Amino acid sequence: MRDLYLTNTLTRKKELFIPINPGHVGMYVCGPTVYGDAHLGHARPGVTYDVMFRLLRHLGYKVRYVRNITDVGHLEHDADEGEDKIAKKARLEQLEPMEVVQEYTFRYHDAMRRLNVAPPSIEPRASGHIIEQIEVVKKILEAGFAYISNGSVYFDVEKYNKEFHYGILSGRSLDDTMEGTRSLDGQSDKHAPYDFALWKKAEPQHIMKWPSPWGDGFPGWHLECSVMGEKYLGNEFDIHGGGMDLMFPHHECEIAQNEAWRGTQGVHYWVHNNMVTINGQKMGKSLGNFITLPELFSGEHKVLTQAYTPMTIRFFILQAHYRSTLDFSNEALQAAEKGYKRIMQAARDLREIASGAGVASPIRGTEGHNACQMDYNEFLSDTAPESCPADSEGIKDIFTKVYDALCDDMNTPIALSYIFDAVKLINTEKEKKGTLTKGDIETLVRLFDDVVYGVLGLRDEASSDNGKSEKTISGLMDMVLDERAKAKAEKDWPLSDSIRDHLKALGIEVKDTKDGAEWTLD
RNA sequence: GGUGCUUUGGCCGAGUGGUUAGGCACAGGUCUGCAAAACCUGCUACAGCAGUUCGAUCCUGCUAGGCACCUCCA
Repeated sequence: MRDLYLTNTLTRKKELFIPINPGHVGMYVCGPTVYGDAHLGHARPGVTYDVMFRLLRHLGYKVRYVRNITDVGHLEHDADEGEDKIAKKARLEQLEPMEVVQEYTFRYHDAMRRLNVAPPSIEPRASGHIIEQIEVVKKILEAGFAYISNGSVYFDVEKYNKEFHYGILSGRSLDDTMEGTRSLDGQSDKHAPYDFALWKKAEPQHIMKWPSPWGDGFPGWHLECSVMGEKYLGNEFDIHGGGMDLMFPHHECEIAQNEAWRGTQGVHYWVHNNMVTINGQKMGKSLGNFITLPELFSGEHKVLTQAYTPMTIRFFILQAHYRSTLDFSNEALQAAEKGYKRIMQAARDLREIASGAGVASPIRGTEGHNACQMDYNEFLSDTAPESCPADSEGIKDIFTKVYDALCDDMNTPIALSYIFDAVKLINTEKEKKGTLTKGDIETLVRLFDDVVYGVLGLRDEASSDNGKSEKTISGLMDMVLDERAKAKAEKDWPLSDSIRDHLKALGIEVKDTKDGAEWTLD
């Protein structure tokens, strides 16, 4: 199996990935709080950890990928004053909280499906694990790292910090935290401002509440990930991912809870993706400067000059390293759109070349996609090959470099740069046949199948979702282009151009090549 | 105030102690009825200052700007 390196936030270094159980990977990623539409900022971890999931599987690991849905416990503003985000939305829209959860969970899934993000192995909800969370609160109390105050239970950070290091992940000391923590207005039930809630007492009018040994209430936000991670992945597991903004306090608190309750930090590799920015500023719900995914797909937002397809978004994200900030702009998205289309066109040409050369070319990604059914086989049919059948040194090199890049902390921009080298070779072969051997073509087909479609998860949006309508359209196109070819043969340029213009208006672009006319559907 | 990150060519965005990242845009060329695509060629940058070094965009220090976290946030 190839060596994989990942940047571990705990050490701030690239480390060789060694799983706890050989051949198996347990991976947990913080999912969305479902009180509004997913935005571009959610697409980033969605795609990033999807690529990680796909890459690990492609490298031959059996992966259990857990990504939660937060549907309770996530408060706004300060934990003492804030209102539960879901409950607030429900109050404003006069809905049952679970109606809010249902709607936005569905919409989140839909956006992820369009981005070709594979469903995780398990998608647990906080509200489905209240009993487990209560049990853990009890254990933390027993261990002496929490205290009860006015019906709520808080984690005793100072006490914990005497034995362990609170701040180990975010690289700060409790002194730093103390200095930076805003003083509260004195009404707090907490002993210290940096203590965080494990269980919150619910006011009588509160809808989302459950009975507990400390009275009716609801679990603290940080608790759910600790509890569900342990439940589905065990006492210790391999990878925990999430946005960099979750590093402190969310993930720091998870570590503290884990130590307090099960005597281990619980996670071996912490992986954090960076933020999407707009005009250099973080895109976020709290800042109100976000663009939702439905808006992006439809183009209906004041800062958008056009609509962008899901694959354009995916490619845009892939073109930057996951640990760098990624700045949104129409110009950058348009550049991504063109680059993406260029790769897809080459993929189609490669299929032609392969069938001409008698190379089997399943080339996935062109067939109809339906993530509603969990069709992992779409990207799991192969494990990463150790050798490639290419004859030309150039193609061998591309093949090697692509895998090297992916295994070097998931460097997708570098991998893509070598894919573009492959695109150039395919285009050259199309111009002048015979530059590639059969082995070369086989290697390229594999590269597109396994990497472009499989690991990077791109798919061809231009190809029809429906085999039958595709057949009909292609039959019609043959007919129309045949007529146009006749017009051209008679040098009837007005007619041939008019046909081309009409088709263009329908979103069909016609290109004349030496071998006759070609067309692509936008 | 504390902690950490960052500053790359017209734009996006990798990376490295000495050699062309890549994409998009732009200019010229080939091809073509025209167009598009493709291919070829050109555009060679690393905030500023000082230091280490045979040599720094890449190491060190300082200066300036930007960002993130410290409160909910992917």
